[in-house]
Amino acid sequence: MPPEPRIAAAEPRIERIENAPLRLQVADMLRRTIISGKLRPGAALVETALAEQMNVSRAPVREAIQILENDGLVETVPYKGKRVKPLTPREIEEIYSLRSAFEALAVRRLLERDVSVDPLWDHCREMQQAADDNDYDRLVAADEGFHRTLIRLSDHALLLASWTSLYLRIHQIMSLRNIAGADLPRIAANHPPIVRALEQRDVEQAVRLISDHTRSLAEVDPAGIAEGAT
Amino acid sequence: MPPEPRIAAAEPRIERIENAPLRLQVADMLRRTIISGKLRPGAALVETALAEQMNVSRAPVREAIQILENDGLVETVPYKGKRVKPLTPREIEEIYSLRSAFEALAVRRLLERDVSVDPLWDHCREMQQAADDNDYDRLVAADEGFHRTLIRLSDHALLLASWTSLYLRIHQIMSLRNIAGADLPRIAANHPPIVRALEQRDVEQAVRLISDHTRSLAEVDPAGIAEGAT
DNA sequence: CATTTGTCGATTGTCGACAATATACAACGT
DNA sequence: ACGTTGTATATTGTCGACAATCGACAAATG
Repeated sequence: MPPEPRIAAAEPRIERIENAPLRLQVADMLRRTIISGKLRPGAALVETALAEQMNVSRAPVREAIQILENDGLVETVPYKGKRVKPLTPREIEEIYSLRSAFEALAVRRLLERDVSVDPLWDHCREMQQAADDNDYDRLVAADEGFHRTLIRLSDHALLLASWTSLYLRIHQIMSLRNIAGADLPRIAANHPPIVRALEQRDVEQAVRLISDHTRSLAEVDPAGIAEGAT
Repeated sequence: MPPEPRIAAAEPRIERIENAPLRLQVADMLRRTIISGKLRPGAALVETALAEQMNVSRAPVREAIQILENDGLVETVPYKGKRVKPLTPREIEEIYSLRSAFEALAVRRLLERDVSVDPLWDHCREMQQAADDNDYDRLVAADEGFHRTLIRLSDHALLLASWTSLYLRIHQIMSLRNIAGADLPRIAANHPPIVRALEQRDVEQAVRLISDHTRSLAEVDPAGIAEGAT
């Protein structure tokens, strides 16, 4: 990290003011709303309405929606409208298969470079505790942390960006699912074997374990995701 | 394909008039300019200037630039400016490695589904002819056709979209490279073995051949891509 | 002379108004 | 009744003007 530019006069730490452009604030808010499932797939996004609700003009709303389009969360039909991208079972399958390929690439790279996978154990412990406490949200967060760290360790900026974008939709899918029957201990138990395979430099085994893990997630509630209006 | 809605009155085929929003026209034009190398990495994109040159207002230019940002061709620094994304050797390596992963996924999927790979032979023939004629552009086009078809056959819309986006940057890289020493016959010769491996359902062999092929492309002119001004 | 403060120019960010387009539905003629 | 044509409305698309921000340089200050 950069060595904090020195300030002559005032030593006491004043909070720095972050002034993000409106489009980013709007995009963040809409993104959160979508991936949390509060805006369901198929829901129409009307610029004027959103602009009024948020007390900004249409321009930043428009740009925010375009950002979400890049995230793959929204689709636009020219002159007709914008809506939260519908999620078909097929699309879900494709998302998970691509994720699997991303993580496989990460594993291969990571083992080629001989970096330590110790950071992954922290996430495993966190998951185990969350499972013990029956805390679904915390387990999900720890799971994401595990996989994100895996990608990070592979030292591939483009891969990390692509994975992050894809994971938004995975987050959305998880929010829309019926999570009643989730087997938390099993999910938590899935991960330590992955780390062990990595420590033994067993590429094929690690890739297979991850692939099985994501596949099992993909199969939960196969098609229980319909579209809804506002 | 849908069965052409019937028109009562006029039988003679009238060309349908396509009216794309300006932002798309502007985006297409800028995209072509960038991937053809006429706008080099690092070049600043000034909205007002572009708007004036193209005789439109800033709004569609702005949106077009945002589209290119999604393509990964442009980057924006809020309140400072937009420029063609610089291409570092590292980024080039990452792009090719991701491409390799995409095509590996396509191969696996394609073989799982037991589809015919015959369409690939057409592209092989085209490449061979282009190599014989020493026609670089035609060879490149045929090469892209080969790989795009490979992805298509895997029947994975999201993968196709991701690959297409990534390939834009590959196109850009190829335009910026010094192509003096390209060995056309070798490039053409690289592909038939891939098809043969696919026909024999040899996943690992096919993946390895493709991986080697893209790696060899990644290594041409390792760092001869600097940034330039307008 | 070094440091801080003010000012300027360039560029992006935001706004409100208007134009273009698509859809649904009513009006009309046959 | 039927198909065609016009019209109304909702929404996005485009525009020109103005505000906010940044970086650099000049000016003031000690």
